[in-house]
Amino acid sequence: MSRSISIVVADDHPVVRDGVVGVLLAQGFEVVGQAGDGEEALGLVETLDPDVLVLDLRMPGTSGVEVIERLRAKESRTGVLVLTTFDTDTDVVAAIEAGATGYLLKDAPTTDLVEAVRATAAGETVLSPAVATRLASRLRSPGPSAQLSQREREVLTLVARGTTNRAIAASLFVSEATVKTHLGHIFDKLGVTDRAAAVARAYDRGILG
Amino acid sequence: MSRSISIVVADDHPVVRDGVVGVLLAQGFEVVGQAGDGEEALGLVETLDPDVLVLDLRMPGTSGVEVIERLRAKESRTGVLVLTTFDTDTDVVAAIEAGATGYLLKDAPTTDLVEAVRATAAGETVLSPAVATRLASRLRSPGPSAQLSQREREVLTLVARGTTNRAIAASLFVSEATVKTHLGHIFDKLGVTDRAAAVARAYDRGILG
DNA sequence: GTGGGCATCAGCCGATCGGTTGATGCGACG
DNA sequence: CGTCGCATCAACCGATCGGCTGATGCCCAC
Repeated sequence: MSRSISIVVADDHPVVRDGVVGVLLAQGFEVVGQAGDGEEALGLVETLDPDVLVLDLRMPGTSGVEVIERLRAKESRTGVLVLTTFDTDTDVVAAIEAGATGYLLKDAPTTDLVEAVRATAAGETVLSPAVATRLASRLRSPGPSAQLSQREREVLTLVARGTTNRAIAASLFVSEATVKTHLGHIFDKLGVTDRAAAVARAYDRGILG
Repeated sequence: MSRSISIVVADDHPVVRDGVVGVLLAQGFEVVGQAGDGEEALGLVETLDPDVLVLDLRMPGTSGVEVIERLRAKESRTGVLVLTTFDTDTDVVAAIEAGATGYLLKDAPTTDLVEAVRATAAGETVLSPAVATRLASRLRSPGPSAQLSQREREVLTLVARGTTNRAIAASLFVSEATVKTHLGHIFDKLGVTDRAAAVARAYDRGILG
């Protein structure tokens, strides 16, 4: 290779971070910094300007998605490789939309990680097979998916707490009829017919919890 | 130290596994084997008879809890240190009850991991602060907790799928009255008043999902 | 400038739910 | 042997939900 690829690794689990760093170092990459939360990651990327940021989505404080957005806003040249445990719809879609260069799951073999980092540095997009499948199915069938609106999420959150339609209406300062309309839309979007199933689907998709 | 502590590491995430192994090797421990699933872990522990098994609870196939139970059934001398991402009620309680020697979360600093392994090898019990808190609060307040019975979990699972009481009754070959009774008990145990909230609580506690 | 998504509201109605009370049988534990 | 948890069932009833039809206003995009 011509020049060593410089990398910052951001993950709130020390053990995982060590693992990633270890794998990358063994492959001759140059790990220039490590972060345990989003703010730290942003600071390191700004000052160190690495080729690649390996990023966990779920972190205390500033979320991974937010990190990506703020990097893109600053027009950083650093490629972002998301490396996370979860492959819920919302996580994947949000990360890609925010501008992640790649998305890998932690159950991927280390060789995949190494390849992904190389590709990310080159500006190529890499996706885990599971992630790619999820994205593809979403593009193919826009019917049973679709994102919930802000208002709908508010309603659903209250539903998950056992709040009654009437109480939700009071809580959101709208009429009960409006709440029922929102719920109907939520059911349609999630492909269910009652509030209990809606809550379950929301958890499965990472909308709640 | 007198003799090097022998360890088997079981985790389905290669990256995490590398991290743990790296940390342990750097500390002079002897990592004698690595497993990517439960069956493999059982096999390695049996043939290698290590001092400590570092175990992830969530793995494909044989679960971590099952691994612990089968090791205890075989009266293995190996101490089990659970190292996992989640600290849901059911996971923690199940692991401890199954006979885990220690329970650590992946967001623990590496020094804690090293200490925990040492303690586990010595047969001492180590718990993450968060885990300890959870256990303590459970012991203190037996009211708002309590485990769901097998039957109750079946009912709740169907509820989460949007199944109607009548349909649940048909599905389980019981009367609708029975289903309603079960649901009432579920509500009591989870501290909620309707099925939607019950589903949400179940997800939060790791009973579903 | 017209369509589409979103948020808001109304009224109606059958279906479903959740609470209550009470009862039986069974296995476990002391 | 009594008690306790679990699973099972019954009947009743008010409250709530979910579906339906239809309507208004807003903003954005094509």
